[in-house]
Amino acid sequence: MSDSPRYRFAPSPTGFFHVGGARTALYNWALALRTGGTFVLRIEDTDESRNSPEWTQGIIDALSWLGIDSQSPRFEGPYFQSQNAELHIAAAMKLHAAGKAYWCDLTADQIQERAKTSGKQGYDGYSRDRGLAGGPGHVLRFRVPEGATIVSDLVRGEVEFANDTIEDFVLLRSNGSPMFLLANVVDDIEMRITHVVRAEEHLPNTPKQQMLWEALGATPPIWAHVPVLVNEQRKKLSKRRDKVALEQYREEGILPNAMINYLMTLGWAPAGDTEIVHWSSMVEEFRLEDVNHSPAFFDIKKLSSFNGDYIRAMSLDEFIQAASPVLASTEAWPADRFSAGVFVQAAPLVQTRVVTLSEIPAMVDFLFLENPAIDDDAWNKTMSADFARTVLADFTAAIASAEWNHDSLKGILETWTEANGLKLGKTQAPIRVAITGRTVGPPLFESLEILGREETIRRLTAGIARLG
RNA sequence: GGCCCCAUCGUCUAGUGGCCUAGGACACCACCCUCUCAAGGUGGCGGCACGGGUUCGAAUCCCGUUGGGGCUGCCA
Repeated sequence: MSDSPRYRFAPSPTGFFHVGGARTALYNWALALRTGGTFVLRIEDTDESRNSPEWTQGIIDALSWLGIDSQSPRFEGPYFQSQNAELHIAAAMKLHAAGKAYWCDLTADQIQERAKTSGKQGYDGYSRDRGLAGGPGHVLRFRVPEGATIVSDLVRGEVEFANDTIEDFVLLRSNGSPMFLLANVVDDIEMRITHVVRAEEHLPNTPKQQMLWEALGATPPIWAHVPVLVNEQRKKLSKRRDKVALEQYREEGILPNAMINYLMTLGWAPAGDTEIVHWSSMVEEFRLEDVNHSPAFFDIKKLSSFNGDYIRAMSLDEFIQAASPVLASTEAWPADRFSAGVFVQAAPLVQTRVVTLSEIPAMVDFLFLENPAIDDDAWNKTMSADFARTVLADFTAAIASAEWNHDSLKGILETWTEANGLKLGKTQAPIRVAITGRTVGPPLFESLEILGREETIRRLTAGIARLG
């Protein structure tokens, strides 16, 4: 039991959940599931960042949306880094006692000044042998040993860093609080983490962390640095310019399964000719050794395509259920005009026509609006046909006593269309615009059937009147 | 600047020395189907960054060049 792998996901609470973090979490989760290991969640709140409970809840909720269930026996946490500060400081003191760390009183300005005069960048180890004591204004620095550090990485292979390119980094700030590098390592040791799977941006930190593991007398974990997610400019996805909040995609009607599937394929591909695969087979197949080495573009178009596939793969009942929150919260129509029964009838017509859930209201709004807005371009384009007035009038008259189903209604228009030597594609247009206000939408005759005879005739009559 | 990583269609990828005339997916285009729009079907466009090696044979191995990216904080 004690030798089963322990993975971890260690986000910092920033108020939203980054899609890059989502992918990292998913990789860790898949690995924990397949290996019978554990997924440890640790909130890295070391910064003075307010200890905001709702942000933590946001992380838990986002993970849960991704299928990472905090109630699962494979799940452990959340732990809070800030609560381990004493442990971090104790570890730092242990390093100091062993001569592996030392106090330094240089300020950032002084370091910069020394660097300028020496022509070298960064901190030069000035206080290494000054034997300073701790105290206000003094930071504790790690004494980087001579030699080289080889990081053995499951996706990168062996990466060698010359230690003389690594400066004596800070362990404890001048106010005594522990830095990320230290806290991260101490927590990982404490939590018996065996595999550190994270984004490649952390690779340059890894030799430092590995030295800390060793200096603290622990065996370093297995490292794996997965490629970063980038935007179309091939820059790391950033909160500032890119749409990175998982919550936003959720709100826009992206299905969790589509997001999970898509995220998993960014840097990795399941076997076979299709990328749309069930989570269970991804868990079965996913290997860090197979993860690609280059940055992956987060392509919303492809995500949307996956989402469309997942929407179409749902049963009708599942689709209706998935749509219900969107229908309930939309402002596309007054809430009291909505009818679940009507939507159920329209649902099969909508399911193949939307890529995200949020597109649903615009597709069915004409069913719930008393007077749907008529698009001017649509109106002008279709009503300028010389047959527009007569088709509206004749169709309106003919359906007054027709059998009320889509086949019957279609038959009526077809008869009229043939008699006038036209095409159904042309003659349905004025009717569609008069009914829905648009040139595109769900199949017309089914829509009329759902709308009902009375309302259909009312709108057609209004359309004729509008023609003047 | 320094350190490190990376390099297959526009994009995500398959490919681990001969099965490659480089496969799939997204996007795009065309056609079919069709009451609009979708969905679906069929087909098409399009790539191993470049230069040297190694080898009987290289997208696959090595070196270099070029080009991208990450890191370079008393942030995480």
